[in-house]
Amino acid sequence: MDIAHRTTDQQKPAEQRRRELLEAADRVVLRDGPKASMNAIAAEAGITKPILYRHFGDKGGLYRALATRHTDALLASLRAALDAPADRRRRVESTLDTYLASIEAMPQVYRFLMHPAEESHQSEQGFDVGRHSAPLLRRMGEELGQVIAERVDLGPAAEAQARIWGHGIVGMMHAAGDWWLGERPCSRAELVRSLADLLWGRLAEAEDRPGGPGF
Amino acid sequence: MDIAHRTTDQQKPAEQRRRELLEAADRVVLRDGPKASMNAIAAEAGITKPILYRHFGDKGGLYRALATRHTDALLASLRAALDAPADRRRRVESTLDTYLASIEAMPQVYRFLMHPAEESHQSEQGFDVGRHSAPLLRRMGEELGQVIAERVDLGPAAEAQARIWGHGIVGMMHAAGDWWLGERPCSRAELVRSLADLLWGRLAEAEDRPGGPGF
DNA sequence: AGCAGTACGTTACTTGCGGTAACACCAGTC
DNA sequence: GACTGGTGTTACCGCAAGTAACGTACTGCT
Repeated sequence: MDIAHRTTDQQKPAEQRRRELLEAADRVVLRDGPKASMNAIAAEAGITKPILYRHFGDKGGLYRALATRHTDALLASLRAALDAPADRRRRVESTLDTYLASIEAMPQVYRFLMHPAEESHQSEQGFDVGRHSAPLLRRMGEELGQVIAERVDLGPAAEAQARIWGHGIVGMMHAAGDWWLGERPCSRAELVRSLADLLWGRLAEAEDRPGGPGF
Repeated sequence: MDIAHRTTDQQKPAEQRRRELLEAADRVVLRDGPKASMNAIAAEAGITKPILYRHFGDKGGLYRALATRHTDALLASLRAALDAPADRRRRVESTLDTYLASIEAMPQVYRFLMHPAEESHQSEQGFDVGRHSAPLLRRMGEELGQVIAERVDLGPAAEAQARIWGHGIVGMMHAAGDWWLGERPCSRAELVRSLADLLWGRLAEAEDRPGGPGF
C-alpha cells in the first residue's frame, strides 16, 4: 500500500551508490586533474557513462558535487580555527595557518576547487562574472564576513564593511597562498606572520624609504 | 620592383596580419567568453582555422597573446596610479580605484583574463598549482611587491615581506572586486574606502562586539 | 501467476571542438 | 618554365560530452 516504502534493498544502494561514484570520481580527478574524462571516471567506478549522467546530470553536476564535499570539509576546519577562544590576532593567525596547511597537504584538491574548469553554463547572453571564479572563495568570503560582523564592533555600516573585509581577507589569503605554494619563498609560519602583520596595519605604519625613486 | 611595394589588396606585413587576427579574436572572445571556438574566431576574421594555427601554434598560444595585450594595458594604468606623487593612502586608494574602474568598464575582458579556461599544459604527472590561476594576478603581485620594497622601509627581511604583501594585497583587491562586480553591494568609492581601511589596520583596532555569540 | 513501474546497466550513436594533412593559388626569382 | 615561400582552402582524425534505444532485475499490485 505504501508507495514510498522502498525496503532497504533499493533505497540504500541509491545513496550509497552515489557515494561510491563520487569517491571514484575523486580518485580520478585527483590523479588526472580537472580534465579527467567522464569515461575515465566511469571506468574507475566500474560502470559506464550514462549512469554517471543519470546521477549527476552533466559533468558540471558531478564536479559541483565533488567540490561541495571538499569545500564543506575545508570550511569546517576553518570555522573551528575561527571560533577558537583566543584573542583576535591569535584567531587570525590560526585561521590563516589552517588554510595554508590544508592547501599544502592536498594541492591537487586545492587546484581542483579553485579551477572548476569552466562550468560553461552559458546563462543567456550576459557575462555574469560572478560564480565562475570558484564558489569556494565566495563561500569563504561570506562566512568570514559573517564572523567579523558578529564578533567585531564596526560602528555604522558594519554589515557592508564586514562583508567587504571578509571577501578581501579571503582573497588575500588565497592569492598569497597560491603564490606561496608555487614558489615556496618562505616557511608557512613566516607567511602567516607577514599576512597578519599586513592586516594589522603595518603597511600604514611603516616609514617611507629614504631616497625614494626620483623623488 | 621594390620588394616593399606590394599591391594593396594582398600581402600585408604579416605583423599587421597578426594584429588583425588578434582583434578579431578579441571581439569573439569578448562576445562568447573563454569558450569561443577557433572556428568562430577564424570566421570572425574572415579566414579559416589552419591560418590561426600557423600564427599562434595552438589555442593556448592565441589566448596567451590576447591576455598579454590586455594585461600589459591594465598593468600600465595601475603603474601610473601607483607612482603618482601623493601620500601612501592616496596612492593605495587611487590604485584600487583604477583597478576596480577597469574591471567595471570591461567585465568581459576581466573575466577572460582571470579565466584562461584551462591551458591544459599537462606538464608531466605533477600538479604544479602555480600559473593556472591567471598569470595576471601573479604579475600584479610581483609588481606591487617591487613597488612596496622600493618605497617603503620595512627593516630586515624587507624583500620577502614586500613580496608577500604584494601578492596578498593584489589578492584582496581581486577577490573583493570580483565579488563586488557580481553583487554590487555598494558604490565603488565605498569599496575602495573599506579596503583601504582594512589595509590601514582598522580590523586590529576595532573593539570586540559586546555580547558575543554564546560567550 | 502475470503485469506495470522503476532503477540499474549496457552498446552505439550524434555533435562539436582542437588540431593536422594535403592540396591549391599567387607572387617574385633563377 | 621550374622553384620557393607566402597566402588560403577542404577534408579529415581523434577525442570527449552528452543522448537514445534497448535490455534486465527487482518491486508491489491485481
